[in-house]
Amino acid sequence: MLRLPISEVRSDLEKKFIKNRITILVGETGSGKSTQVPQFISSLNNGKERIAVTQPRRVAAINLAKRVAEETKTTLGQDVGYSVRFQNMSSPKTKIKYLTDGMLLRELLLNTNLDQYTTIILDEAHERTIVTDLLMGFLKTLLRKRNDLRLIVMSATLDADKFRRFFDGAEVLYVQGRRFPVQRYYLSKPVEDIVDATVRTAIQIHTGEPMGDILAFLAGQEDIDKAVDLLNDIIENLPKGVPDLVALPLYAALPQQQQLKVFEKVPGNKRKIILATNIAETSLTISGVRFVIDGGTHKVKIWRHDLGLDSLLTMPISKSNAAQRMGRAGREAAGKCYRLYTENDYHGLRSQSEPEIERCDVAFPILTLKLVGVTDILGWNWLERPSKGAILSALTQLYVLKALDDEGQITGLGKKMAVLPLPPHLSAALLDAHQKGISDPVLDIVSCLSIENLIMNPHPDKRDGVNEKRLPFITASGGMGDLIVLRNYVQHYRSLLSSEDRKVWCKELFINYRAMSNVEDIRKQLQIYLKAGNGSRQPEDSADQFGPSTLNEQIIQCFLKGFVGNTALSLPGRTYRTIAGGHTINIHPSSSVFGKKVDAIMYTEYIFTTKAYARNVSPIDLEWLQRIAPHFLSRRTAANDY
DNA sequence: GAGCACTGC
Repeated sequence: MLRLPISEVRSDLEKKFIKNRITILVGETGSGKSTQVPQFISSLNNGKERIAVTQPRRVAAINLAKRVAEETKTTLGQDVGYSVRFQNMSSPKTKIKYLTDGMLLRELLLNTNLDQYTTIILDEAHERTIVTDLLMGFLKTLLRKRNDLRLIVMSATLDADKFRRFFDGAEVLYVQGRRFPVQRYYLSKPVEDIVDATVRTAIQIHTGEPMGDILAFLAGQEDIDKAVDLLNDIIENLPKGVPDLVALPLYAALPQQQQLKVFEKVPGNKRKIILATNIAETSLTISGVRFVIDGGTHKVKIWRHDLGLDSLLTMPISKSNAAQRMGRAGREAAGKCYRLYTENDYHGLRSQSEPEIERCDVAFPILTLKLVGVTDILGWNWLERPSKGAILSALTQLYVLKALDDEGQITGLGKKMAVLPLPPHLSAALLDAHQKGISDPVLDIVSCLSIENLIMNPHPDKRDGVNEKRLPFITASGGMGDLIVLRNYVQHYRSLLSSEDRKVWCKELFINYRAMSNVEDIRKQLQIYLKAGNGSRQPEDSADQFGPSTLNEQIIQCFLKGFVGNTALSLPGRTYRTIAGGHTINIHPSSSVFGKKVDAIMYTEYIFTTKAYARNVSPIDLEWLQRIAPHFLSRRTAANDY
């Protein structure tokens, strides 16, 4: 296998590109493939090429477009541009367009031939996001239909063979990365307490190694906060003559302001140690890091389709994760990587992490396939086919939501659901609300549910104060549950007119201000899609239909249309029993319904961490359930008789 | 009486 720098690969790539319809390019980080390859292709064919380059993340798409526009000395948005959700910096004349993979999928749904492009480049294919996997399947078919279309799949080293086999033996090119050497160290025997081992290794580096920042990977917030506290105790008592050390946490749920601290230079003769989740593995790059401590684990969300349950578990990383983490020490100079596991354990790791499509709910991918007319779901071009059980469970969910009919064909409602940028359950709730003329409040709630880390967990010291500030909004919900509380937050936020007032209020309630402004963007977009797909409805036609129900009750009933499967009945004590599976479930203590006794609940999330928890909980009337989903209740009752 | 990784339309 010959590896050359990108400039030397150029003529070879161009030859292969002209000769073959599909090329696979394997390049390590720092090879420049993401910026150079599109420019090489663009220079061919008298500049007539129209190139789409996909990225799994928004920032990457935007930054790459900016860099290539600079390199080609063109104005961003003209020859070189980008397109991500809420931001389009491209024109019909754009020759090189960087977009998120989700954006290309959306374009594909509107124009299944992708006629606007002559070349598609799928970058970071090794990350195996659900959307990249789907695109590969669609493109394999499209290449047979459009013989003027070309595809380049770009990936990191380890799994090129998988892509080569999928694309019937396409040729593979290798590009050398530009990286500094990183010295690896393993433990001689395994440790029990990973937090303690991380702290000890950090201090050892700090007292024994030249300057340069340290990046330590731990699985989650809890371990990270613990490590930061331990380090702070030690730092206070550092002997004289040892330079100062600053410990900083980094995870996605941390307020933006605190996240930004890891990028700031610390004044004086100080060393930074950043304790991070896998957010620092691919999403964020911190300069100045010379030392990496790899705890060897990460948290993985796994969907149990047999239980309808997500579990979030700490698992060993893969070799590919370990390589990526190690590489973070060698971006600017030679570095060192301390793996807090034995060399033997390393050899026991799997080479790649399980692709997303194998461990997530596939209701959304399958609805997408149905929308473009795929009838044989099991026999489709899956790069990795989900298990039959997972597919069957997704089909059942879609049937219960009335997105599919008895024959498994997509319904009119299913088509509307598939084009909304929401998971199918939320689409179902929103479309029901629209039909009833009460989309406004449901839009508020659905938008909140589409955003991660909106309502944050305050540090235990500040918890009581924050809860006190939140209390009026919970009281105002009249015991109707968390969805109504969310709406109360949005309404209050919107009633504040200046952004300064909004910021202050968010800070008091420990609500993420940036996420909240995102909620407003999403709401606007959903409203546009709703009107385009369904015509506008007037609220007044809802009055008769609902008789004496209050608006809040009507809102919950809309959600029940999407979440009939997420309901549970009261058991003695604090627990509930799920109607669908008969499993024991607890209300999460962060819920406004926690500690209250109600007959039945509906929840939008069912997740196992230390216990099985229901999150975003609303009390429901059993009568609503009987009216909305009699078939669901009777089917379950019958099944429970066996 | 918890405390949850990361993305994306």
